[in-house]
Amino acid sequence: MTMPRDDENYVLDDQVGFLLRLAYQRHMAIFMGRISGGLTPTQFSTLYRLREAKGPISQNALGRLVGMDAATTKGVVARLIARGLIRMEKDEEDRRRHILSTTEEGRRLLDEVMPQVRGITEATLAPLSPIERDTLVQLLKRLN
Amino acid sequence: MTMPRDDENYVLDDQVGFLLRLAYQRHMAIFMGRISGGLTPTQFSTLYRLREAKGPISQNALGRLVGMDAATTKGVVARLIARGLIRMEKDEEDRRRHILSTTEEGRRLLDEVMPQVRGITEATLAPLSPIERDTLVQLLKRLN
DNA sequence: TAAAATTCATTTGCATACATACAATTTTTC
DNA sequence: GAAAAATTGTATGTATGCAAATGAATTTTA
Repeated sequence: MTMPRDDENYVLDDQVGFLLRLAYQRHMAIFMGRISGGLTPTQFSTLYRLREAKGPISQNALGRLVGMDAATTKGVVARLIARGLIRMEKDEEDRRRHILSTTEEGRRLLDEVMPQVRGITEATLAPLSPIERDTLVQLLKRLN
Repeated sequence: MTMPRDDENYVLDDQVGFLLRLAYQRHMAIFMGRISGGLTPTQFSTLYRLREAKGPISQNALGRLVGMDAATTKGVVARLIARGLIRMEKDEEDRRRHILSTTEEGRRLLDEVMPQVRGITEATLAPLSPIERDTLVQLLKRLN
């Protein structure tokens, strides 16, 4: 007599985690194929949020708005600075902080890229009907 | 007269790509917090698929079953071998191939981990009702 | 005010994930 | 049967992501 394995009813292809990974991979492929300027999804989100913030904002605070931890944020910010899309200054009020802002070049790229980004969302959701798209977005928001 | 920016109606928090990234991050955090043996989601999927395959299977073929490209698969397989969870032999039929199989240790860990993995899916979907969970899974499957 | 806790940023190490290029080997095609 | 095409695995470089440790500066608390 051997114990039956605990695999009954377990179908990997039906697991949210597995599906989320594949869905995000597909979205990334669509994103990188349609965006100009070589922005990654994370870099776009970071740049967008920074312009959206309008006022001065620290590196870590910006990272939180995008859902990145401090270590990840550091790398993303460094690459955006290296491309001349954002700028960093020291905060004299709080000398731990690095204040970030978009550059003219960064805002120009953002303007150029917005229509593409809309198309990317469209393409990602293409397999679904309008109602289904809305349902998926609402459910994903509830998940976070 | 300046051109109005193309930001009307664009809300980053409503974009599938952004939400998919956050949802998968949350899932990974839940996964790593509940799994024993330090398996990552990808490593678990790979190990699970390999046992599921039963017959001999090449490295690249296994990677495709899990949704990884060849380069990623190489790293995942190397780490699973290093932990003694899977084994690699040369295929004499096709000398390009590396045939993979699970070890006793790998199957033992898989058995140990299955109940935890069920709990992880539960925890990830916790904010949703049973019907909503099913809807989300179905929509994600359609997206791939 | 001094000590403790918190916050901000950095660094290191590890683990996906993709693009690209490459060598070795099979398979297909002519 | 030889050339062309495809497949398998490897290597390198880039980009998220997290954990954990560190140092510097600020805020809270005793």
